[in-house]
Amino acid sequence: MLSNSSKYALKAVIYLTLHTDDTRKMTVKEISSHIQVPQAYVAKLLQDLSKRDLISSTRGPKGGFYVNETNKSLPISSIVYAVEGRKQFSSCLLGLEDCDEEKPCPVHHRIVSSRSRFLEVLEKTSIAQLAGDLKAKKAFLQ
Amino acid sequence: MLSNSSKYALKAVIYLTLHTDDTRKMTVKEISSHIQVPQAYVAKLLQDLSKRDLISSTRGPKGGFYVNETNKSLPISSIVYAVEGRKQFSSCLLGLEDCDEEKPCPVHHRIVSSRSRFLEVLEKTSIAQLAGDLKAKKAFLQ
DNA sequence: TCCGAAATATGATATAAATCATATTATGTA
DNA sequence: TACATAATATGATTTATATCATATTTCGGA
Repeated sequence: MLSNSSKYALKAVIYLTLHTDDTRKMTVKEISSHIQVPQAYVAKLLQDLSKRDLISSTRGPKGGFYVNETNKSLPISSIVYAVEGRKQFSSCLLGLEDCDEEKPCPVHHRIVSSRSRFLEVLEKTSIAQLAGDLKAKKAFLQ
Repeated sequence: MLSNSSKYALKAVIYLTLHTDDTRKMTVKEISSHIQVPQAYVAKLLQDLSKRDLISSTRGPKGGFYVNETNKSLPISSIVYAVEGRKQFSSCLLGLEDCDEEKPCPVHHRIVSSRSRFLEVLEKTSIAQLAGDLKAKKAFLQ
């Protein structure tokens, strides 16, 4: 459903949302140890997210990654799409080039509703909302 | 959502359902040209499906691949699961090992319904049903 | 019974995703 | 200003997926 990279990125960003802000940053080492994802791997992912302004970072001592208020309010789809693109989420389940409502593949109508519900969740749920569930102990990261 | 292999396999099996039965077989060459998938690739996929008795085949002249009545009534999930396994379809969206109703990850409850609807379609729709839509011109393969 | 047509078995290659490693740059602090 | 700490840039390696190639086995028909 999601690539490993997306999963790792989401876990990292959620973790950052719980534990950082403009005044509290966190190093890759800390993050990776807490979410149990290889350090070099999560570093690459976070660097990319930072370059795209989906999270924030500062270099040097006392530096690290963090999320600001703007970052927190982004939908989880922004992370997923940044990491693995959006194509696979909208393309035909059978891979047909011009499958649509008018000329549907045989599975199209059968899965269109569940798929759009899924995408709606990705696009309408913010990182902050997920973090909120964690804070309220309604959900867990491990 | 689905791997290329699954897409190819489904297309091939659907095509076979439309054009073959115990008395009408079809060679890999014919199949691959009709569904525009590389011949050697679809050959490997079909051989595997045949070994698992999800489709049928006979060797030698006048031989080929085909689907019998039992094959046709299989759910599309059987093809997908044979080709790429079922794990990814049931595992946690964030990849958490022990995410479930009691100890959900922060996305679990938000996607559980759309995901199970999706799986329900895979598991309750037969190949024959898809082929039926094609015959009735309610759907198209290209 | 021999030949050719077909799947089967097996493995090689190519491409993409995942993972690891390191030299470079920026910055706070002594 | 020098040093240590952190991200950044870059690329190498590994693993999985996709793709290609071919020798072997099976079997119908001449």
